[in-house]
Amino acid sequence: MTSTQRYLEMADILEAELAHVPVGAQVPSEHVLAERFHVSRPAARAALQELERRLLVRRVQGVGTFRRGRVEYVISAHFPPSFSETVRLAGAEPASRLVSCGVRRAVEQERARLQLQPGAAVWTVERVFSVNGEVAAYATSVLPRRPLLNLDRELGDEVSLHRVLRRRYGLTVVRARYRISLDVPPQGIAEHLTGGSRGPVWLAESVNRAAGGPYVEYARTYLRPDVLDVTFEIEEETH
Amino acid sequence: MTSTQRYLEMADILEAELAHVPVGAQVPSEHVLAERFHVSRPAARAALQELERRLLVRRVQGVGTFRRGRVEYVISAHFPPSFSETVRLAGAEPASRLVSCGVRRAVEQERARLQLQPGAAVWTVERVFSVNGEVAAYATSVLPRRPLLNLDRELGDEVSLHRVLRRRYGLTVVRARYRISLDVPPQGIAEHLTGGSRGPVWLAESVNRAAGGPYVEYARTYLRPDVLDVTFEIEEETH
DNA sequence: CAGTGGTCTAGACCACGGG
DNA sequence: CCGTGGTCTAGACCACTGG
Repeated sequence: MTSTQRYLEMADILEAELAHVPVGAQVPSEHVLAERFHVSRPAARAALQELERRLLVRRVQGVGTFRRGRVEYVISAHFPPSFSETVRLAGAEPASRLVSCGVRRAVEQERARLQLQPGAAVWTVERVFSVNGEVAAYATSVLPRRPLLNLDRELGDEVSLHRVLRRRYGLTVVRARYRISLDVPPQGIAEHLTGGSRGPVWLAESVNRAAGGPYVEYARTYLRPDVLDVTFEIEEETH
Repeated sequence: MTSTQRYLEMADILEAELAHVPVGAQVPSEHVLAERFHVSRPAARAALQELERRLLVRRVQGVGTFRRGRVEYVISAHFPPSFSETVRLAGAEPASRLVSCGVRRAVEQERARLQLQPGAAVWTVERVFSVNGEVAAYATSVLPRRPLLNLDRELGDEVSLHRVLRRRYGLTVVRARYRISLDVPPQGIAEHLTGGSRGPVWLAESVNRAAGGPYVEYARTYLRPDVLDVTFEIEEETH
């Protein structure tokens, strides 16, 4: 048996209809749906919000409600540790914007992860990543300052931090440790990532090293689950 | 600057107050909060729903709103592939309930993953897992029928499928492949897992083998992110 | 400017759970 | 039974976006 609640019944009907709607197409507005189903606007609104919770639509104030499609984002040993390359593999268009880049002393946690001396200085690089024009991720990278003098100047407008490390410093970055969980981002990051709204999002933490060398990056990346269909996989080694 | 919206301002105030509230304690009701903040009940309700989205509280119809705490659930190569053991490691009390156990022919996807002959028969075992009395996960296990005759009888009231495999069939189960993503569960599973509400939840897929032997299990497990603080981690091998 | 979604009011009735 | 949260109405005003 189906829902006895009106707005869930509406959501189920609309979900079935949405199966044939192409990604990006506009969905009827709250006002139109209220008229069609003979309910008040708050009830129609609840139905659209339910569809948003099911990751089927995207809502933008002042513009409308649209069919959503998620972009596949696969994390595994076989893929390089780069946002841009991972997104391009799914056939989508990545973009990135530098939020800040500066130097400060490493805190205890960062020293431990990067195996630095007490009092060591580190770069902190904050970036926002987008996919097809929509904000999808927010990353904080911490890198030792020592072998990477002038990183801020070398970065410039470059989209890819790892490309700079490879081309300017001769470092090929590989994953050493990786962990992923689901967390509610702090307010400052939620503002960049979701416009202030704070639901749970992916939190990926990775410690990367130069191939055959020392640790060079500790990164914390928040990823929006409604935009990115993240899959994280491991396989046993074939002996 | 803080929120200009009343309900978000309330949520921020309540979030700060909740920091000192023990897990499980009751939170003021919608009615009480509406009075305290001089707003209508829908506005007070919106504030509590915002706290629920931030995973800070748990709401139960007819009972009340309570401070929530998540149980740590770590998935890695170092931990055994067992729900019960993983939960107990975090100091919480696991429970499980058998929903169904039967035999049918394997579908294409299952045949490929378990490396079975065309037309092979498989067991399907469906279970609900709880933590501290709250539903936390729903698992579907598919196992080859051939070496596991009478699995239904052997299972009985046993909580742990893997314990049965070890004690009755002499099989120690280890992970071969594991992948995790975030998905909206189908309606039938959402009913068991969240009482019908359909937001995104963890979906863990694992292919397990008998130590040094053939594949014995393909499992699809849905896990509630509000109940379980799932962390999935990999480390490079130390050579 | 018109149309969208975001917030809010002041009520109403219902479903549920516990005493 | 009462109090809880869940649903719903019929309006209102606002913020935002686009033409």
